[in-house]
Amino acid sequence: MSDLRKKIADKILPNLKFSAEDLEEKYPKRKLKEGACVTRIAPSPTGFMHIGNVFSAIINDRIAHQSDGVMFSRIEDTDQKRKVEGAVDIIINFLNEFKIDLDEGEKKDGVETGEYGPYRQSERIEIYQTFLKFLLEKGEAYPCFCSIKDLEEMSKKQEEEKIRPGYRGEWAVCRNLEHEKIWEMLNNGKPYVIRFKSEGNFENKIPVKDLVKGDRELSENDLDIVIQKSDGLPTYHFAHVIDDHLMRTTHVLRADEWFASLPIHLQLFGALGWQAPNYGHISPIQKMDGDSRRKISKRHDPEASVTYYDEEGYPVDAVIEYLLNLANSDFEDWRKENPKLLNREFQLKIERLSGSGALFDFQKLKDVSKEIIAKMTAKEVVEESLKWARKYDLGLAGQLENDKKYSLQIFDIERGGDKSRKDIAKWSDVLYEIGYFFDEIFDSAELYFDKILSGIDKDDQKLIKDKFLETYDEKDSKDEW
RNA sequence: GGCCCUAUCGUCUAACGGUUAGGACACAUCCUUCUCAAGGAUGGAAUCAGAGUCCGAUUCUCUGUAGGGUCACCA
Repeated sequence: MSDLRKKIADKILPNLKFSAEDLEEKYPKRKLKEGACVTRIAPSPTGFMHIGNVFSAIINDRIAHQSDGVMFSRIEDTDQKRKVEGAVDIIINFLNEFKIDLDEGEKKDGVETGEYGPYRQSERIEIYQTFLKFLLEKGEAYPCFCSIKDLEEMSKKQEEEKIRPGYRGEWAVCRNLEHEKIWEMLNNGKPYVIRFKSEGNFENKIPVKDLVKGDRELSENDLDIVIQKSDGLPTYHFAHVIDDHLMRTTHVLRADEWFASLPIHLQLFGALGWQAPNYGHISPIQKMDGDSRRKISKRHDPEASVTYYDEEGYPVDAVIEYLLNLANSDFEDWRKENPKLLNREFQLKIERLSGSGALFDFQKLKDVSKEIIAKMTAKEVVEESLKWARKYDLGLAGQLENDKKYSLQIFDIERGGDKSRKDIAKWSDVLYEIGYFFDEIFDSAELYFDKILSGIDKDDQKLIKDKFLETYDEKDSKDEW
């Protein structure tokens, strides 16, 4: 009987290069000082960087480095359908732009640093297979030949009978297949996935420790979850457990949506005989939608994408400091006391993260941004706004470049000291704020009326404009004016 | 629907079981002012509801309500 089980495991995964022991040895426990945290960010290359990814990256970065630990990135590219060409570069660029201090992982041009790689899941298949075979041999995993259609029918039936849905217990038809039957189907080339054989009982509560939420209880997992898909790639759950074990992650700080699957992960760590890392689940950033709030979503909200902040021209540090403040609200007090320190010096505390999702507040972002820009020198402001304008507003860029000395003087007005002017929150404001210094822009700038008289309807705007022009004389002295 | 999480000014939040419930943003008023800003001063503004424990509850317990998350061969 168990001979056949071994034969099946060999059939499914022949010729493996390593044993589990090899891998344990290849990726030894890290030699770090007591209390050092190893954290990671694990983005999927979908071509889209969510502001929540940046939030999470900043938190992971700070927690690792303020404890003299290590932070790495791992590309989670096991979903072939969502994979987008060039997406890894997009991720790397944004991590760089937001000054995320990566010690290990993929850097520019596909080059990796670090001893715990490869750092792309698609290149770690053999590692996953090693442990998959281990579970298969132990009888804690099994091939499942159910088709998508079979599964749909099952959940439909479960719904009709008002039973908690899922591939579980007696519903898990493949879990008790005769070995002979499995052998036969395998030889017939029938497609299959590998499932984990769960011994969990949903009625049992297990205590979980969450660095953000505190001590909580969750139900044991009783679902036979898929750990390897029919394309041979692992699912998130399986890859996470193996990767974070072998990469010796000590603190998994990830999005809140994973909290519910914690029992699955704990169960897998147990089955593999490993100690689970510490977990902390970060609540999503939300926004107001009508009179209810919801997670900022990439489909509906432009501000979900990090590119939005670049387009609008928010300085990177403004976004970072805003997010830091969202993470730990005492950041702003610290900032007030330490106006000159780098925000990296701030000691972030995971337990001070909010347990519920925070609403993204643009007003506050703008304020943070104004403070940051007010602290810049005129030279920096010219450079930064020019950098933005070259990308998004060539007309403005031309004017700024035309007479750099003049530009410098404009931005030098009332700049510096405690009462430095705070009129610019983002580089796209520059046009409105200083456009009138440039005749070419000003003359053609109908947009000023829209801006200054916003909230007033078009007809009234015209009326005000006409009345003004009636009495306006360019030659008036300032007193007459 | 099951399970889980969360609940303090409009927003982000602070408060060993004992505070006139604090701060920041936003808002309002006033001052300053050749414009726009900036700055200064002042102000309004909150413990979801109901029970219980306690001398005392924003804090602990229960119930309700509301919002969020999750229930894939996606991560």
